[in-house]
Amino acid sequence: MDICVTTLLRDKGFKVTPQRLAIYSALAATKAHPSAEMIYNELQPVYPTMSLATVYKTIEILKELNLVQVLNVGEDSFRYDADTTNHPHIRCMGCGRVDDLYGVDSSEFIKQVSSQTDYTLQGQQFYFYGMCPRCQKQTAAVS
Amino acid sequence: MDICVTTLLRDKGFKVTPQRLAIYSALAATKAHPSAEMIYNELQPVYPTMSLATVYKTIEILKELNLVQVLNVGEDSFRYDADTTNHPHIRCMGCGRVDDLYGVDSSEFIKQVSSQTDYTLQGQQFYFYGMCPRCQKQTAAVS
DNA sequence: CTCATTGCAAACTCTTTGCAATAGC
DNA sequence: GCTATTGCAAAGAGTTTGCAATGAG
Repeated sequence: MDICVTTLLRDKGFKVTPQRLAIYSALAATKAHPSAEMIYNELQPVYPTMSLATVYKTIEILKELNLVQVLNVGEDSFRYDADTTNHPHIRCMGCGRVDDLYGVDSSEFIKQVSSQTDYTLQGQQFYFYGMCPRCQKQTAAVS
Repeated sequence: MDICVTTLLRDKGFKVTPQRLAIYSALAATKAHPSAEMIYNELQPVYPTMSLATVYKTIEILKELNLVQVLNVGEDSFRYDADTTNHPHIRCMGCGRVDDLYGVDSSEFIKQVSSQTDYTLQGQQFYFYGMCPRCQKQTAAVS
């Protein structure tokens, strides 16, 4: 997988640096959809001198290479996902965690929209909001 | 409609001010899904002394009264919609305009997600991205 | 008359940019 | 060695907050 990133970077004329590999690896290894700061904090122990700016600059390149997609779940900051397939996301209103939603077929819905609008469709993002199992329990316990 | 806002504000113990009415009216009168700054600019001629801070504070209250919903179309700023029914939105990648998508039935899709996830669903936002008719023509003309 | 609200400015958060030092190739 | 990249600090954008003056009830 890192080989792949290395090749992709080189092919596009980008240099391969340990920072870039680390940032992509961190993203590819998690399902938590971290923000730039979360990635920065996670890499802090291993790369103590790395700056937030480098995280942002690298994400910019990864976007260009189609290695990450950007999520806008309604927070102040963006979140990033190394899984670039088109799948819906759900955010817990209690703890703020963001999960993937697999196993849902949106093609019928997209087809409907496509036939309804005079836009030419290029992509879509589906966000759901609710309570994750853990927060449901906590809420129940309080009341 | 303004009567309604007036009543709603009073009922919740908020004072009714010309600024608040103007901001809500501006939102209710447009389908452009303006950002706070767009609202501010639009009201500038009529309320030259009104500040951006007032726009933000008022939107906060309107959210509380369920008179507006917040959109996150992937820009740096939030956009607001006085139509609080649950409908998808589409953003033009060319000019940045945001339109409503009516006449699509998402209930089947939502039901699918609901049965697939162990979250309790509270809401959702569907964003589509593409090219509006006007931008399609311009792109065609250029190439 | 009282207290919420306004409008200004300053603060804050997230992200981007400029630039000298550094490190890929 | 050349040039892209890093890391720092400073700048920018969007939003929020503090506070004295104002205005709604």
